[in-house]
Amino acid sequence: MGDTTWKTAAASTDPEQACPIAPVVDIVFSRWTTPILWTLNQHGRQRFVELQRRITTITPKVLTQRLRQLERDGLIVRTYHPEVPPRVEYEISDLGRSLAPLFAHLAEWAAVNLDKVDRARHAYDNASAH
Amino acid sequence: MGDTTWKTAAASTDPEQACPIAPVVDIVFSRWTTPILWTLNQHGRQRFVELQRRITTITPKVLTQRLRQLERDGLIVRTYHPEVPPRVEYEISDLGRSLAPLFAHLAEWAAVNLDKVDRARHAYDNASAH
DNA sequence: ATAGTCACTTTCCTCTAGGTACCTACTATA
DNA sequence: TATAGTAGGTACCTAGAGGAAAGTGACTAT
Repeated sequence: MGDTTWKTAAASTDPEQACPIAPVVDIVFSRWTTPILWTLNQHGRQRFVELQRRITTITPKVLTQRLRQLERDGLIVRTYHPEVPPRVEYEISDLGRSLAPLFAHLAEWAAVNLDKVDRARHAYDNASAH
Repeated sequence: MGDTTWKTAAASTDPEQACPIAPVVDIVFSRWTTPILWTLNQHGRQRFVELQRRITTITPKVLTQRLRQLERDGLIVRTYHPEVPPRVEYEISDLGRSLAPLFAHLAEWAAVNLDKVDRARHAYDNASAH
């Protein structure tokens, strides 16, 4: 009767209904945003080509797209120098830097547990093979 | 799921060249895996329909797919009871539970910084409108 | 005159996660 | 008789992320 444990929230598009971290996942964790944020945090201010050289498999189109998105979300800062050849520098913002401990936490989890996931996969595959 | 795309998924493409946490992102953070893990960690052992009711917008097909993937990765445990309406229970594994502090960390970041992202977006949109 | 640099942009294409809708076997209940 | 509940499976389709390759503009070095 007196319980209020249901969801009265707006019925927009929401996998986050039940999960408060879903929006963060959307903003920070995708195939390319995470590596970009990581290298920017690790190696400081960098130019477009430097990012391209470090994240070897990204294409220029996608790199531009992700950088724009991260800039719009306030996680990185873009500085354009109207020189000849043009020079653009990207650096992590204060907001972006606030993710650093989180990333460290994640890296630690990866170091400890990634092989467990691998073993679980092999066990599952072997079990379902028979 | 009838495909075999997951068998050789080990050394395909690698954005993780420069980023040690990319594999974790791939395993844990997607549109549906995160909410599933979250509610399983929050509300304990649950049946298929309970999960469906909590994560209101997920379809049964996708729920099955993500649950299978999480089971294969060793993050959740599936228990099948061959009764007469069939009963299946899902619970988080020890490996999955080891993500809990990380999720808490993420939730805290979200609570503090999500509105900053929102403001950054509005600022960006207003600036580029002119 | 040609080639190269930089930071993209554009066009076209593929691939896959996810969505829609319907189906299964079995039984308890109305 | 007919409906509902359970845990999915199957077939088909769409949207969006991402990949490949070429082009652009303004200049410089050879």
